[in-house]
Amino acid sequence: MGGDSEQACPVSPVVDLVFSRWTTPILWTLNEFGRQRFVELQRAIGTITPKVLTQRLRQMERDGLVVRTYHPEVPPRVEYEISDLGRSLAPVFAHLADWSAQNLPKVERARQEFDAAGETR
Amino acid sequence: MGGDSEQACPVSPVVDLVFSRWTTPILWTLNEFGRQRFVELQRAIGTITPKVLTQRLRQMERDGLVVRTYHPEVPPRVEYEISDLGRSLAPVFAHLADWSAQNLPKVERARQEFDAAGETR
DNA sequence: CAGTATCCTTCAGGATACTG
DNA sequence: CAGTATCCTGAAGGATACTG
Repeated sequence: MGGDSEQACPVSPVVDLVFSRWTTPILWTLNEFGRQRFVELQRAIGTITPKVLTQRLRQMERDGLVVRTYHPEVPPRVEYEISDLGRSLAPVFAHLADWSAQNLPKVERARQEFDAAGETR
Repeated sequence: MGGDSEQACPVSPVVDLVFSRWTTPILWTLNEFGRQRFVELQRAIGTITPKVLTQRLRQMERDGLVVRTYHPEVPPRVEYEISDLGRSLAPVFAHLADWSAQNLPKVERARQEFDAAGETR
């Protein structure tokens, strides 16, 4: 990550930060459904294992995108919420969702044409 | 890719498409500097090997993001350029670059604080 | 509940060499 | 020049089991 190549491209750093595996669904879930406990989050995401979820959450906490709150009770309760910094990504996500809605069908068509052209060989 | 989890998150599909490794610098280079030959592109990116560059370009051509033009000459000449669909991502990229400029410093500070807090244990 | 601790697999991506 | 063909490695991520 962060090779010389991406130095020139101003988008690459934020890609490493925000669009690495699992960060998008985690951020989106926290933004959409608010504060979540660990297990709630795990169930919301659906297929992520506790180990990997912990890794991502730690990284995102370190990056200041999520806030972890530990309640020393029995049984223990931990809550994760999106930070202001994380929330500042919401317009970016909305922009991407817009692009998606308008252009993903075009991508699908392009793929079909490409594959069809390949058949002819 | 494209597990059940990301189904709920409307951003995930476009992430797989646009923000997988190397696609960002490639798109950015083509958008910024216009039509490029294979070797020019390789040099512009800096560290990518021909094999991987070919893989990414094929994928992006299939997805309709770049256009490949083959000139049957000796020696052969191939040019890549960004498509209209690819160009439609420019505002998204600009948006990300803006976010980056405003918020990456905050991320850096968050990391330092997090690491400093860890030292205290 | 909220994680850790291990073990294991896979596969994207790099190194290198070769071709039409 | 514009790729292909192989070989290979590392590191992310999954499966599983265990703990305070």
